[in-house]
Amino acid sequence: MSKLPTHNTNLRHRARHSGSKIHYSSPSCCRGSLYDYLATMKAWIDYILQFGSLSQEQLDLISQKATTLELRKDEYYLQAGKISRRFGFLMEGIMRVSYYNSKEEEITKYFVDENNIVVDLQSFDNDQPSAANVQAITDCKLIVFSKQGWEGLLGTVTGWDQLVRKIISKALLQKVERISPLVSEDATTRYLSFMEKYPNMANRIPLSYLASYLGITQSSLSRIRKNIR
Amino acid sequence: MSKLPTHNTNLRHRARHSGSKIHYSSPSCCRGSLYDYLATMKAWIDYILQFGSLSQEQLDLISQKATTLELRKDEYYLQAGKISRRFGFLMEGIMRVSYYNSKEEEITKYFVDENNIVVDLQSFDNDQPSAANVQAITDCKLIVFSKQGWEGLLGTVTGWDQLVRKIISKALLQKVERISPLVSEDATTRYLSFMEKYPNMANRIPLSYLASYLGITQSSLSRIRKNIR
DNA sequence: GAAATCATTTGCCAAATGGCAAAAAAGGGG
DNA sequence: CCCCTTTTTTGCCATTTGGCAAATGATTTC
Repeated sequence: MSKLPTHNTNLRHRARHSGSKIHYSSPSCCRGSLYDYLATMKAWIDYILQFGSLSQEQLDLISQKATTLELRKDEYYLQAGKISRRFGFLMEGIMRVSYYNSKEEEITKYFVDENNIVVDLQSFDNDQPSAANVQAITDCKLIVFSKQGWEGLLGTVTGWDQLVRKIISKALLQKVERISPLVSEDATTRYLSFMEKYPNMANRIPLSYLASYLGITQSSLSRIRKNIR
Repeated sequence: MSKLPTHNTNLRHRARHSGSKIHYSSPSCCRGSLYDYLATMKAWIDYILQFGSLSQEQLDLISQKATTLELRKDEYYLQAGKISRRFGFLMEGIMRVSYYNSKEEEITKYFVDENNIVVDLQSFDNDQPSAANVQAITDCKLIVFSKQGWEGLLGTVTGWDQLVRKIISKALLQKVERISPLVSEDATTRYLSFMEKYPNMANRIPLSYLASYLGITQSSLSRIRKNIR
């Protein structure tokens, strides 16, 4: 549908696990570390607490499995064909998930913004090669769990499985709800409702990515913007 | 996008829980009942066994919570605005899930075919009114669990939560994978790949429903079909 | 099996979107 | 501040899709 101009898609995966920046220890520890912990993990903790209540001990167990990861604009978090054994949570920035359609055009499947999970479940759950790329559109900060660490929580945190089920089903339902109107609404409506629902993403996403997400070419999107003015 | 002709959409919900047709008892029971059990539940049992192994006792516990439900063509299984506390599994037939877009056109969000679950998770999990209609396109046979029965299994079947997580995440991932190409491919490609992937649905779905699923009008779909011939 | 109803196709023309290339605008680095 | 690169807009025209209404085909009902 849309042919995209080449972007500065640096495929070298310069990202590295930037050594855990979590200096948190148990509550008995000194105050400074607790502050760091709260600062680093607060959004994540708030996020999971939506889905069920957890004791401080359980939150500790979970946090101890987390590492942080920083990506610079245009860096890839995951490349199609590779198996991803990481479960991520996006603290800052915007990422996009893309794949290649039948015309070899790179299509933006969806965007991920702050305080949402970033994971290729097909790959993570079944150790299958990913069908999609995941790329930072802006500089990003994530919290990342290894598959081992994530699954280890099954044994140590009671109700973890139920919590994970809720997290995942909310995230996947959200994807379906976001994509569905892209099929049934006209292009102008699609653009306007994107701007309305995600105003803070709008300014940070290159139009070429947005156009492919909306299912139109970049020039069509540009013309739509003109007509609206 | 597409304006649909009016269908014979009988809104009276003639469907009724047709009194459990499951005559199954524990394996120590007479042979006839066991046959009934196998015949009625086999597809369902096979389905859940994909996601983890279960003992005969666990399968019994699960089966005892199931009822069967038959719907005739055009009957509604769920109507938008109502809260759905049922978890279904489609044994025979095809259903469609639809909603109203911003132009009040009824859009087919997706089809459900044999051996797949039928549930509005948003409604089921959170007791919220459903945003979608679910309607039988052909005569249908389902297995249905009440929310109470379904959740009761949490206490009696070890690992039930994990199994449910896998069932749900597979079903939701499938939805996303099916919808995504509807945004990125041209209409002819969308139609052709639908025919290729779901040949046995093709003959059983009215074109108007298929057109709205594909994001085009019925007349456009008709013209596309003509061009292919 | 004739009438009525429903589903699909088609004609005609308008509107929306695509393809390509060039121009304009915006941004980044020295 | 200027040059270079990237991003966005625009012009021109072809192609696709939509809207509407009528015609055709299929199915049901009595």
